[in-house]
Amino acid sequence: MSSSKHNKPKQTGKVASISDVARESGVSIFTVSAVVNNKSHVGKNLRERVENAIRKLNYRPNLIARSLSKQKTQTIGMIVPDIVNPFFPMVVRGAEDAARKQGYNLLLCNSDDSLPKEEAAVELLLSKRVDGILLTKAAGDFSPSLRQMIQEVNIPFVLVMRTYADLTKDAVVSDDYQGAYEAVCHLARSGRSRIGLISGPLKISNAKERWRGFRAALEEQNLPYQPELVVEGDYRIESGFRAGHALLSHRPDGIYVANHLMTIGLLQATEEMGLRCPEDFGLVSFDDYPWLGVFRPRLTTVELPKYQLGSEAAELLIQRIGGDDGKPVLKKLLPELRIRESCGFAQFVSGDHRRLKPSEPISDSLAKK
Amino acid sequence: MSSSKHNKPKQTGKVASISDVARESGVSIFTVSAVVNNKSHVGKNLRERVENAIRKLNYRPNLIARSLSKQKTQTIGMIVPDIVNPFFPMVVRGAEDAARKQGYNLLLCNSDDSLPKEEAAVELLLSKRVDGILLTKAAGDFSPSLRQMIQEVNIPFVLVMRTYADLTKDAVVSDDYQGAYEAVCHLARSGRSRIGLISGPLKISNAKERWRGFRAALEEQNLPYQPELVVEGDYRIESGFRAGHALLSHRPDGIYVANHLMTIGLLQATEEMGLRCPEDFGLVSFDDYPWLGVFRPRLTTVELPKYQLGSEAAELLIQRIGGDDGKPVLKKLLPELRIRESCGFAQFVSGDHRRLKPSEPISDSLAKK
DNA sequence: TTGTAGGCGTTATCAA
DNA sequence: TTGATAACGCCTACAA
Repeated sequence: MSSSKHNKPKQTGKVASISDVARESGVSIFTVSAVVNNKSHVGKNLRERVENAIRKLNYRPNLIARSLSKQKTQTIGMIVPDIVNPFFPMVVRGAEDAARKQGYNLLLCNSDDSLPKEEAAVELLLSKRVDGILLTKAAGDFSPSLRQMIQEVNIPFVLVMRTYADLTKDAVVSDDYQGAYEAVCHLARSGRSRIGLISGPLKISNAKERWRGFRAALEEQNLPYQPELVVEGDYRIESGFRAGHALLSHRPDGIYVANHLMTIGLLQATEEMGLRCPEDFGLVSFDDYPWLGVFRPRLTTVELPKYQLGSEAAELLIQRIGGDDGKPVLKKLLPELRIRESCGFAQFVSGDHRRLKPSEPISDSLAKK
Repeated sequence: MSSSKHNKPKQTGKVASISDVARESGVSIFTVSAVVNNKSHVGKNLRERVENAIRKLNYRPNLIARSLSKQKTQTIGMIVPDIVNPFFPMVVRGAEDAARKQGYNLLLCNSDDSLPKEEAAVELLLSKRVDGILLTKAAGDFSPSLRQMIQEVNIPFVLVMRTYADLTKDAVVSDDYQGAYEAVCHLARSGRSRIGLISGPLKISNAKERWRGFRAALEEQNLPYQPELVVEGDYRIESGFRAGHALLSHRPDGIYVANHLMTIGLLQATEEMGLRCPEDFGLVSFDDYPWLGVFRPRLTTVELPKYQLGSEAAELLIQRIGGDDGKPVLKKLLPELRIRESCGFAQFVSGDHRRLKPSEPISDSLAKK
């Protein structure tokens, strides 16, 4: 059944290569390649012979070789702080789906928000010759070496969730200022006046933006900014816990927490201190998840379009990879306030300085039906 | 400043290759290679020259080329149903850490528990010539083609979380039988006698195991197995919701749910039906997450060692890649019952047919301090 | 210790 | 329409 001439008989145990197929079907490598990539015009006769050989030998093109030859890997690198942070899986999934749709794969790295790990990850991705990188920058500056790497290498980067003023690059982020602003306004409209903030690391752009939104809302609502009611965490549970203890001791009647993990920490602290939400303080969190709708307290929260964040970032990146070198784009996706029960019933105080429009929700709705 | 002889002057805009470095430092490619892989004995003098050139040119080894040459990619493929299912990030992270520690990277794919997507993913990974694959098998059989792929290709596979009787392969799973058994015993010991089950797809090994554990516990506790109290879901929220409606209409006084996502669905149904947990029924869930400790009801649940599942699977896989071809290994990791409040106070019924040992927890503890 | 040359599996450029 | 043949960047016997 096998072919007639064996120049180099196929080694057993090894997977078939293109030349094996060529030999088997008695044509040139070129022809096989043409068939595999269904190029223009290969004689119907030859094509069939080749296809049979492919099936017979169970041939599968070696993408590594192809990458080397084409100088393109069809792979995009993605660096996130930690895939275990429930925020990121959805972002990654969005990116993966968008990438795959265009024939790209994702190589994922975790930086743990550590500069050295981040640099190592970029280094690795560059060595693997990914065609572009999706980066959620770790807190802190670019090290000079990282900065150099990014500038010398001519593959596109797009920043995800976090911008970085210094480096004018493409970025896809959520409108964090707006999100925080709405969160705090909602708190105020529910009658809270001593409003605290558990912030992310102020070195991170979105934490800064959320902090700005917080301040702006306070001002807008004629509420004073009280430094002792603002504490900076690092977006992790433990820091939310510590921040909660610190903050709660000042008895705020409303708290806006800048992400979900820190909210968990805060709730742990709340429990320990014998306090309750929303009875003792109203709470607006950031990020929404399916479980927040079923457990108590039902968190009022600002949802970020996680999936889109990932997919749009990937699309933009691939566009860049494709050669588009228009000027840097900053996409800001809109957040969405989801009102549930963690601010309690309406404690509406009249006075239009709060800028309440009639149609605006003024409190959480406890009853859903 | 540049070197003296230019055989092929380095193209501007292109990244440096090993031959650029060789030219720049006036040595052979071999020497550069030796330096890069810090091989044995390269003259200190030359080594320094080479290292300078590397720095100057910003040289970074091309891992693609290396992979092609060595016929190893140092990459392992991992296929999970959906990274957005909160169960998997931790597993993936465990695998990633273990892999990286040994110089491997992870290429991640989502199968959405769909057979065609799964097959496409395997196909892709094989084409990318990964050195091994970590597979959480999608529900359902191996298609003949997939089966053939796995058998013909001689790279190792290790199954994660789900075994597959037909194919004797390595696998790392949790002891699901045991976990379910403990869950249901706890329910019974809290005084529940009409115990229902919301199961995963019975085509999936771990769902089957959990179902077996459920039955065994019932028997052990002298409780009848009532078919109308068992409903099969697909591990997703929506199915938990539907299952909840179906199950709750039969008024069980205890429910064991086989994963977290379905528990969320169940809780939604509970809400809709105006029921409450643990007042109306005791609940034991599967999988634990940080947020389960802070929201109400505080779920009593069986935690699986997610991180270890991933890391041990990766380690086993890498061992196989390394050439170990001992007989297939099945690692079963122990689950851990975490008692919180979703089964209510003790409703202890005396009678040692329940096999209560004095030291055993007999109910949830409501007060933590 | 250092260099040379062939090979890894594809694609791509020229001829035929 | 097909076929040689040279890259692609690196590793590795085998020589020197």
